[in-house]
Amino acid sequence: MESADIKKAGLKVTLPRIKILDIMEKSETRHLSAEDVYKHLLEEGEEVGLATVYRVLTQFESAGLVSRHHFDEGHSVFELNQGHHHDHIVCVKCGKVEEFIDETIEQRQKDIAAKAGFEITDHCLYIYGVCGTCQ
Amino acid sequence: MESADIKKAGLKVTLPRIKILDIMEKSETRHLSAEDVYKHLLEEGEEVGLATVYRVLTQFESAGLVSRHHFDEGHSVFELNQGHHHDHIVCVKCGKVEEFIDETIEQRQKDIAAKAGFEITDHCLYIYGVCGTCQ
DNA sequence: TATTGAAATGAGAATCTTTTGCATTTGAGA
DNA sequence: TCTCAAATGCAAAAGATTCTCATTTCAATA
Ligand SMILES: [Mn+2]
Ligand SMILES: [Mn+2]
Ligand SMILES: [Zn+2]
Ligand SMILES: [Zn+2]
Repeated sequence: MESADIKKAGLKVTLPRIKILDIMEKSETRHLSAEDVYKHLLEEGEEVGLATVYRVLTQFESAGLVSRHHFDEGHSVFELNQGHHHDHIVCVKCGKVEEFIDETIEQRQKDIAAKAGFEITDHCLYIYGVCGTCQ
Repeated sequence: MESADIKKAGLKVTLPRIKILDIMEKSETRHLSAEDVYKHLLEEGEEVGLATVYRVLTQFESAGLVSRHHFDEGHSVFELNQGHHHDHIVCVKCGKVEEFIDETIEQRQKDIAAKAGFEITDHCLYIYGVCGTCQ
């Protein structure tokens, strides 16, 4: 149940937050922009302002409920966290996104950061290409 | 000489293009936003419009003269190409950027794309962290 | 060197995404 | 049920980038 996740995140359980989480859970597309979420809300006849969508998504991100990505489009996309980190390969033609994780790459990144004297906080790897369907 | 690069890129050699390339060549910072370039131009008393800076940087990018990056700030940064690809590690405190290349990671990416049936067009890996100075 | 026209530019308006201010509403505890 | 801080909706604002269009400039040609 959604409200449990919201409460667990230390956020007040409000209608807009429940609805937004609900939209993301039942979306066929895992990676949604704020505008996408807003449109889905409108389609379902929900009265939630776009500003609230942005605010809530940002709060969900801080709470670790969602992740934010920048797929070289002009806007952020959000996805529900599943507990495990992963990276993305994006089709530049149709926008399809596939997810992957490669432990070798993860380890090399740690080595590189250590060598550079950095304490890693985060990282992202985006591979862009043309998917099988679009070739 | 700069104008040679511009001509080689198939672009008309104009004063704004020469000046912008010149700014980027002599900048102590390799990674500059359009606004940064524009400010440097103003400092040197050059009369180039911000719209032109954006247009020219985009053209330089298409021509392969510069690369564009998105370091999780709200704007693009540009750098002069040096012929070889590299990735970036960025300090989230002071903004310092270090460059690296890791052939193992490069190869794994190719393998991942092949397995997913994608033809790679590009990729970027950003590691975010706190640099030695900022810790 | 002067002429000429297409390409490039500057200034500001427009667009797009995201954030903010503020009056009003709402959820959670008393 | 009462209370009030937190949350929301709406509109305005902000920040980055693009577009429009009148004017200027490069580069080819006479
Ligand atoms: Mn994902
Ligand atoms: Mn670089
Ligand atoms: Zn595709
Ligand atoms: Zn630093």
